[in-house]
Amino acid sequence: MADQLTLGVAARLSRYLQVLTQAKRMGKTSISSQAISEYTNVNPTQIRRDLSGFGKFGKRGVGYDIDTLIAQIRKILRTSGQHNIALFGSGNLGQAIAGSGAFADHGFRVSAMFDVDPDKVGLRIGDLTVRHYSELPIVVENEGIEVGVLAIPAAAAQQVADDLVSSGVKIIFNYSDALLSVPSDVTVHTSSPAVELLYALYFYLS
Amino acid sequence: MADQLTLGVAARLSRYLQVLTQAKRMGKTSISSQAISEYTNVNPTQIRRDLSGFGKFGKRGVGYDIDTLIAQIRKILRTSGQHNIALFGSGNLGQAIAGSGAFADHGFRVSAMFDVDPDKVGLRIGDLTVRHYSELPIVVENEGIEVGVLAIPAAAAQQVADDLVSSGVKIIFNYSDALLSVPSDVTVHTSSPAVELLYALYFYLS
DNA sequence: GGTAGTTTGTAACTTCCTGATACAAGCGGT
DNA sequence: ACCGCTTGTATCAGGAAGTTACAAACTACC
Repeated sequence: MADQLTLGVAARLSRYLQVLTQAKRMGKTSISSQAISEYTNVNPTQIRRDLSGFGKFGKRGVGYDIDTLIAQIRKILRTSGQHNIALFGSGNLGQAIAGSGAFADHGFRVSAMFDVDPDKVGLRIGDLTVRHYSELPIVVENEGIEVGVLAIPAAAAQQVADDLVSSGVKIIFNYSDALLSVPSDVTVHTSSPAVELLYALYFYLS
Repeated sequence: MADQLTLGVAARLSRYLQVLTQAKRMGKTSISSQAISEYTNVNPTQIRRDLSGFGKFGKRGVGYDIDTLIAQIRKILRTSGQHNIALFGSGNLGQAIAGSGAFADHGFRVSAMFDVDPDKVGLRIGDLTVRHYSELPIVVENEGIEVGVLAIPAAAAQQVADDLVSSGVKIIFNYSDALLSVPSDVTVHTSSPAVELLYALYFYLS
């Protein structure tokens, strides 16, 4: 399937989605392009142009209904519905991710959690039981895992990435600071909060 | 001070920095624009153009020395040296952040860690002692805190943001899913891994 | 010492994304 | 009925980024 959206549009729609989800959580039901602009630093006109390309979602004089707009953007991004993710590592970070609503709010379900430490295997975290790493292939198959999230030390990351690729997973979210090598049809997204901070700091110092 | 770099250039330099730091950690000492391109999806010519605007950092036929390039980019971004950050919340996420080298590798020092729970205050995490939240103003003053990192529930986030602003902190890194209101001279960066995943998923599905 | 293969630094050209500006149409409240 | 607000949309200008091309410099190998 050919890309319909450019990188820029998809990136901005994602940011709108973030703000909309937060606003919804704060109890708001409606929001204007002006308000979205303040939280995203995207020009209000640009926001309306991005959205109007796909339909007329707003009400003049009022703004956009948040629930409607969230649903519409998820439809545009073709990411409606549930997506299953597998979480690797049950340390502090793994538990924090499993316990937060961060993923659940956007349609991601943490369907499995793995560790290699025998002391951790069998542990219940929320409503999940930590499974042994060796079960990876069968779980990916049975649970329909689309995304692997790596909350493990850098030294172990490449091995897990390789095994995920072998099992057919095409999207990896990497919280370690390893530089992962994967086939070109696999997407790796590495979280690096410090680099994002440096970016913010640059504009603050300016 | 006027901005010298455009948003795009600063964003790309930050990404190069991320890859360079990872590559360095993997034991590499040198890297080509072609290799950086594979990890950032930025055109090699664009990378060379970005860098050549500030000096001749590479060696023809060889590539870029990683240590040198990291130092140069940090200089361009004017974020060399140490920056002090304060961490709020000593739960799983707070402990994960405090324990990871993610920030330290980029010149950020977690100088203080706060919690409101009396059971947590006094706890030693790594080489930090959890302090009570009421000490916030004095710590910001004494330790020269530039950044506040919020690893706390959404319900508490706005209050902490307000207090940080009152104490003069201008950069807030928000791990909660609260939508924070701050004065226009304060930068809020909210982490939302799920939205980044949706973005990645869109391009995978295409 | 010479030669082939890399890779940087840089120029020229083209495409198209983004910001700026403007305004009619529609909605809500007074 | 009127006024204010906000969307949806058009137009225009500026500039950012991709593409292509190539000389210069470095390494390694013969």
